[in-house]
Amino acid sequence: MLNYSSSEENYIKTIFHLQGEDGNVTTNELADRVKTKPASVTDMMKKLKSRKLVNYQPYKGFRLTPDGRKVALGIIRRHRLWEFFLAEKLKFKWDEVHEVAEYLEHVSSKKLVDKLDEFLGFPKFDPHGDPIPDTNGKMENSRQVNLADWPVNKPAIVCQVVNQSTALLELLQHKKITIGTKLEVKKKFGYDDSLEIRIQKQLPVTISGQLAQTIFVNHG
Amino acid sequence: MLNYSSSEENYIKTIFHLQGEDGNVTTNELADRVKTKPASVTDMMKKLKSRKLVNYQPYKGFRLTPDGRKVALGIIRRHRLWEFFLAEKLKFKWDEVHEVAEYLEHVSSKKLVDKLDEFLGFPKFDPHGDPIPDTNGKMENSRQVNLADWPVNKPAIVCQVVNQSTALLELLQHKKITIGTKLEVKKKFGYDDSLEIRIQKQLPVTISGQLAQTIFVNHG
DNA sequence: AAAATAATTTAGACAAATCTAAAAATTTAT
DNA sequence: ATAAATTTTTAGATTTGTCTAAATTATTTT
Repeated sequence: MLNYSSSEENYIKTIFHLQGEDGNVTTNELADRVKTKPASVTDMMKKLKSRKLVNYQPYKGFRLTPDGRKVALGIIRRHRLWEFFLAEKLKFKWDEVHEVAEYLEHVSSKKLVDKLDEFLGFPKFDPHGDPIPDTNGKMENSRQVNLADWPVNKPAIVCQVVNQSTALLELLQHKKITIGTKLEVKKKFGYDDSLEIRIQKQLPVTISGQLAQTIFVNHG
Repeated sequence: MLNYSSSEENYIKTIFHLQGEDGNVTTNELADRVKTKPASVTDMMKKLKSRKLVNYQPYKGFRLTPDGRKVALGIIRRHRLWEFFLAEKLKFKWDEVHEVAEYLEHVSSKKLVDKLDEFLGFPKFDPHGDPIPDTNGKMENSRQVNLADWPVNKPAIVCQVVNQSTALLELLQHKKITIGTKLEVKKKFGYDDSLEIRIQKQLPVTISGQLAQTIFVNHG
């Protein structure tokens, strides 16, 4: 696998996140996300097309090629492994890991990344609950369902929390909810969308609809 | 502290290593070390001078300013901490850590570095035995004496091994010598410069003068 | 001390990644 | 279906770090 500049990697990674299952990415969208101007995006797309990492027809938007997808998964793997390392080993808070991982992800030594993975015990999810691709780019497709949409009495494992504000973090800590917490929704109150949940064998607690919307779970 | 590009950092770091206690660094010397051309060095020196990191008079060579020295110590701190991490935690071999650390050293988040330091237990020496600067740039001045010059019957701790070839590594492993090994020189043979040493309470072993010259020790 | 040699700097160019302003293509609205 | 608005691309400049070739300064030799 060849080596790409930090800048190229940022574009590739961002295209991966923006293009869903299908659907093309547009110039303005991407310019917004990588914090640059549309003209710069066009320039970069020409380059990435010439490297056969994106399919790109002027004015038509773009998608990653299979090769581009592989590169993207490699970058995402590095990013999420470093996030895991920062949170788990260096005791960074959830809302602090992303920024630093943005830099570490561009150190692309395969040996480093694979040894880091091993050192961390081959984690499947990063501290936000996003799945971590393995060496071959495979990862949990992790049907992560919003806790607000989770059915009653079905075992769940917390695997992701979006929007890591300090206030949210505090609340989660108080409710004893963290990545990996096993719980069940016991009751749903339509009036204010609040939920009653039970964490393992403990007494049920109530959480607000707003809080529930920040929590994603897997079937546990 | 401001942020510097990887390229600037490589120059700063290299000047630090080349300028001893006194003495100026010359353009050719530096060009050699950073693997570039003398003209490029001149360009960079103008820039670093304008940032007040080096003292530089055309044709006269250059030295780091006190500010430049601080920056250099920060880079060296990061480099050596990552080397320690790679060797200690990820089980890289001694001769593999340097290359990867060359990339990691440019990730300059202070929080990251200080937390890494803490995670590693505030190590004083990197895997090659070079002292690691602390947050304030202070480090062991580590009177590292060549084992060939060490007096007989004085306790020593191995703290550095230079020139990490695979062959050397193999030999050291066989003799059970590694960073931290406690030993004493029992006899010196002037004829071929070989030494008889005793590692802790074990039986004395003989090592060649050539090998002894690659080993540096502290008083233990 | 002048000539030869070596080291360093200047001048001008180039590639990567970005930008602004203007032009072209596409989409939306009438 | 044309006009208006939006999106995207092109053209030309800028910055950083590099290069080659030529000019300049310093050092060494004779």
